[in-house]
Amino acid sequence: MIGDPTGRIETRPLLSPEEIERNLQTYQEQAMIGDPTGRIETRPLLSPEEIERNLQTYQEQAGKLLDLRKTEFVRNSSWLEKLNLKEVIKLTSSFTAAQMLERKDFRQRYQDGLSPSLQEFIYPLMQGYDSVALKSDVEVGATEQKFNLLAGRTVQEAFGMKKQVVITMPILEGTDGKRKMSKSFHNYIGINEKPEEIYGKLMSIPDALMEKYFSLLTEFSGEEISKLLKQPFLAKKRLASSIVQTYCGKKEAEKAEKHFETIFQKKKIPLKIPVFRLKKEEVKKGKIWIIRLLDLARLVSSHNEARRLLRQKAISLDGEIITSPDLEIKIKEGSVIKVGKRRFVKVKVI
RNA sequence: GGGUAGGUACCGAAACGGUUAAACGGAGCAGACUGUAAAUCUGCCGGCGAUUGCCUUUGGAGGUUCGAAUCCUCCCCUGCCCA
Repeated sequence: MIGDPTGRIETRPLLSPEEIERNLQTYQEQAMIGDPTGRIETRPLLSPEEIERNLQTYQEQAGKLLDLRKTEFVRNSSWLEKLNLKEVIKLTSSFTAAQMLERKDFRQRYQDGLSPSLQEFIYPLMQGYDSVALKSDVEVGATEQKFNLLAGRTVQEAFGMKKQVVITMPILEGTDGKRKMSKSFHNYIGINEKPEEIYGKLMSIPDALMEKYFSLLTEFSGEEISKLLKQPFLAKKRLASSIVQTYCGKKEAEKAEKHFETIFQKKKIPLKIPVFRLKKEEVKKGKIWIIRLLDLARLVSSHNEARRLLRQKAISLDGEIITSPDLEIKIKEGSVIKVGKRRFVKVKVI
């Protein structure tokens, strides 16, 4: 199996081909994971160190789903770099220009008068060659990768190999419900985020997306899903907890659910609140300027933002809404500051 | 290399030489309503210990001007067209 560490993967979108990969593993198949982001545009070149670092985070995250003992990570540079001109020619001759233009986004841009660069044509070829080098039997990817996945078959054939099986799966929309889940769209749920975060983000997806999430990310049957969907709120909670369970375990899922219920349903203060250590020197006569405090606790990115939030009644101290930007607040050990609906900090003077 | 159109805040996109920290839309944030959903409404959306004040911004560097995102020069970058 290969990942794509050039993609600067810090956080893997929730569920991707790994899910299928996990199932394949059960059958001891050798499979390959292609670039799931489907970016064709030129990527910034990364240093080998960066790639290794990305690979490592990738492994950690993949490990949440895959049995790493049965998983081998390989670097396609180890064969792509050795390609000589003869082989490159052979690769390129396995495709005609017309075939390349069959790819929807190429064709689209071509028609729009924006011709794809030749470099972009190389990409599917290289990915196809990966399949040759790996002698892959199965390659999994999102539907947007279909062309590249199929290119693997073509290339394998050109190299006299048995053609791989290709499995595609639908693209998962992100939390905005519109665009595909992607880090660059800020609509993703990271597989390695805190359980409460994952749970919370899942609760915030549009209802219309629930069914897809259920079918792609959980193992509920179609029948169970449609039954669940009759009660949207409960269904969503079920969805959230079952996904958190998959990635973080049962205990965490329960905690996350409780956390959610406490904060949003009961509107109470959560049990676990991050502690902000306030230096003694900052406190004068037991008091500190509210904006200074918010700033120090990094609850705001600027004093202006603090003022804004104050004006908008978004900040409270121990349950009392504060609006005055000039307030010198009396600081007590264990005071809880709340910003917006979901950001809490407990103050500890040190 | 030649021609041409451009480079404005997170993104898209406006802006007679003054009333422009810069319209508008999207994203985002906050509040109301709620199921942290959708829809809707309201406000905010450069910085500053700041009631009408100051500072830094419209690719970069200079210049003209009382005054420039807006005019001039040079440079850098990008798209398209031609070779």
